[in-house]
Amino acid sequence: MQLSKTAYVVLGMLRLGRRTGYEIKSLVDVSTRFFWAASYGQIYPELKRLEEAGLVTGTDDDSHARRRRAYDLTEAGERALHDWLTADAPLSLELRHEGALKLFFADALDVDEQLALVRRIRADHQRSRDELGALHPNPEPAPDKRCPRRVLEWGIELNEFYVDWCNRVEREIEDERRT
Amino acid sequence: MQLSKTAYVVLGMLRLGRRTGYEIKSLVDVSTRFFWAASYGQIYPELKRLEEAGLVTGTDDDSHARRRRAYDLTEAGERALHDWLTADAPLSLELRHEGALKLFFADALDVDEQLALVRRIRADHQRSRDELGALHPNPEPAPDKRCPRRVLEWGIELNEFYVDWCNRVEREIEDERRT
DNA sequence: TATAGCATGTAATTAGTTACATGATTAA
DNA sequence: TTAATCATGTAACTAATTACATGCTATA
Repeated sequence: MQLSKTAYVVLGMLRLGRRTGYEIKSLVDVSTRFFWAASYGQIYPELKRLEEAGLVTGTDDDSHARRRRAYDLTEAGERALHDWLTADAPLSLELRHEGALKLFFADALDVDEQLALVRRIRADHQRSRDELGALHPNPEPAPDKRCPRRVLEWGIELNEFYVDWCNRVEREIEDERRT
Repeated sequence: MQLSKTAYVVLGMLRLGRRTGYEIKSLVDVSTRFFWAASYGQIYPELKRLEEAGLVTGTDDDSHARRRRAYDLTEAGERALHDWLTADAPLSLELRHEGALKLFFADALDVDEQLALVRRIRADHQRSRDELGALHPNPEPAPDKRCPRRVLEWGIELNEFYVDWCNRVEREIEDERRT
């Protein structure tokens, strides 16, 4: 039985402690979303599947006022997570960047339109960068909890790279006009 | 009638000249694939739809030995492409980076496993970088054909950023061991 | 003569989003 | 009392991949 990548998002989030589907989704939205998004339509059915497979256990949790079903990682689940993390299968990588796509075809545009496009792309990445920056935790995390922050910093720097690249392209296009 | 993003890949490729579905796919595989992939299962049905919508015209081409159906962009198609390129709808952006996802959960790994992971991610991006580098055209393209090359350079630098980032993380993890 | 490349297409499957439906609790 | 947040789920839809089926032509 092979799991989807999104199943590992669920397992990974549960490794941090008991969580409801709702909590997992909230966590995803402020962390992995930038390199691995997931919707309720994936998370709830996935929790059901993982429970059937014995990788998580659900408990009807009455300690809270609202009805909720919280999940824990089982030992088999922990093993499955670790196996995936250390597997040597090729790492999937997919990007769908509409801005880059438009820029690719931008020879169909005049210089002003090209400039408008590259500025829009830059603004988007600037916004992403700021969003991620706002999530950055001030207190240095414990040594055994450094990884999420590390990847957050990657996201910040990645968007800074994009912004920087847009700046350079903007200048290039402006120079072209004078040619 | 609103078109999918992949429809614009087809329109954009046809703007460069008459092409068959097979040729479009070949072009995609050496260019947009890195930020917008497309398979035969998308391209052939998309060509049919675009023809019905009057944005492209297909011609049974007998100038070649093999049977083939080549497509041209119509004026309506050219307009649709231009409208999309200059539209102010939000630019979609999606990334699914399994390496980053694993790194996010890598607190579950010991130091050696973490190092192995970050090295695999780096190797993948190094390979991507080299692949893209091999595609880089030596001769300076004509002024009205600069955009594809510009985006190719973006892909190269993006992968160089990833490699560089992996190097820094590798050093960080190595430093941690001595702590 | 066999293999690589040209060429077209579909069916089945998987993945994922969006919209909808429901309802409780808490804080303003 | 009302809006925000917590909470769970499903149905319909869209997008995209993969595998399969077919068959021709050029070249080694």
